[in-house]
Amino acid sequence: MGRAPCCDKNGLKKGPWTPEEDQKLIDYIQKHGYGNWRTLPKNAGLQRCGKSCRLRWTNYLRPDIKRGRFSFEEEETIIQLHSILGNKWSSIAARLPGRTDNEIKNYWNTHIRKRLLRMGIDPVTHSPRLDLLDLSTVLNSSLYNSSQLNFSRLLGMQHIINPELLRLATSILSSQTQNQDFLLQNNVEESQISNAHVQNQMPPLLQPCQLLQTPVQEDQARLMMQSNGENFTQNCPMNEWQSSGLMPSILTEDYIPAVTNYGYYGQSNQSVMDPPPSDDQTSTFQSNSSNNFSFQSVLSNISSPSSSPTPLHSNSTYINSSSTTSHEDERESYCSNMLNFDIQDILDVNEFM
DNA sequence: AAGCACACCAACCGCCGTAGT
DNA sequence: GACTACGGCGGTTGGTGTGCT
Repeated sequence: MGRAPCCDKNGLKKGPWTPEEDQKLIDYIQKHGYGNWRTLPKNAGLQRCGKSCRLRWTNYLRPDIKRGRFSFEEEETIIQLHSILGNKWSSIAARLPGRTDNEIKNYWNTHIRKRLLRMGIDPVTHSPRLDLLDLSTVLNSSLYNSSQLNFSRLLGMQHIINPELLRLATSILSSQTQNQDFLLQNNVEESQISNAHVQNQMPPLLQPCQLLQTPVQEDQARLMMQSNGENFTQNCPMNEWQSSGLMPSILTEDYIPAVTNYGYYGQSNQSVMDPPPSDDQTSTFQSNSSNNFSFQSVLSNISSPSSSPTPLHSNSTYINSSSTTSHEDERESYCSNMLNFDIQDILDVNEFM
C-alpha cells in the first residue's frame, strides 16, 4: 500500500531549487545538522517536502561532493563495481568518495552503458553479447537460465563447434558462474563491507578481475592474443599509444601480465574478503605484477592505464565541450580498439562456422 | 538564423525496508 | 500482527544546453 507523495499537500514547492532555498538549507543544516527531514523544511523556513530537502542536500549541497567529470579510475571502478553489484547505485557510490548515487546512475546511463553497448558488451551481464552469435541459442540456456554449469552439453558439441570458440564460450560460462557465486557471497557480506567502509574510509573491496582470474580465463585471454595477434595489431593505434605513453603493458614485447589493481580492491593473493593492507596502499593506485590476467583486466588496462593522467576536472567546475569530447573519444578509442579483435574474432569464427 | 535531435543531469515518483506504536 | 511514519533507493522525467542540418 503506497503512501501519498509527501509533496502533494500544502502546495509545497517543486522543481528546481533557487539559490535562496539552497542557502536556507545550508544554513539550517550547518546550525542544526540534518536529522529529521520531515520537520527540517518547516524549521528551515522552506516550502519544500523533507524528501526534496534530503535529495537536494545529498545530491548537490553536501560539502564533500566532488563535482565534475569522472576520471578514468572512477569510471573503471564504476564498471567493475557494477559488474558485481548491479544497479546498486548507493553501494557503488559508497565506494566512490565524493560521488552521489544519482550522479553515478546518470553517468552510467548516459555514458558507460551506451559505450558498452556500442562495444558489443551487455551492460547488464558485462559479457560480450552472445546474442550476436548463432551460438547464443546454444549457450543461453546454460549461461543465463541455469544455475548449474552445463559443460557436458557444450563438450558434447565439440564436433560441430569450432574448438576455440567452444573454449571461449566455456570460459565466459565459467566467469559467469563465478560472478554468481560471488554475488551470493557478497549478499551475505555486503553489510560487512559497508561497515568496514564507514570505519576505514576505504573499504576492503574486492577485485572483480580476481574472480575471473582462473586458468580458463588465462587461456581465454591467451587464446585471443594468439589467434588475433595480427588482427589486433592492425586494429590498434600503436603509434598513438606509443607516442602518448599510454601503451598498455600487454602490447609490449616483454609483456608481463599486469592487472591494474586499486589498492583498496585488495591484493591478488588475498581471499576476496580479506581486509585491506594496513598501510597506505589502500588509498593509492598500484600495479599488480603478479601473474594474473583477465579479459576485464585487459579492458581496464586499456580504458584506464594505471599511468593515466590526473583527471581533467576540478572540484567545482564542469569541463565539457571539446575537452570532454576528446577525453570521451580517447577512452572509447582505446576500449573499442581493444574490443575490435575480440568481437571481430567471434564474428569471424561464427562466419567460419 | 531557425528548427530539430540528442545529450546531460537535477529533480521527482513510487516502492521498499525498518522502526516505532 | 497490523498499521504508520520515515528514510532510502532505483527508475524515470522534463528542462536546458549543445551540435547538426
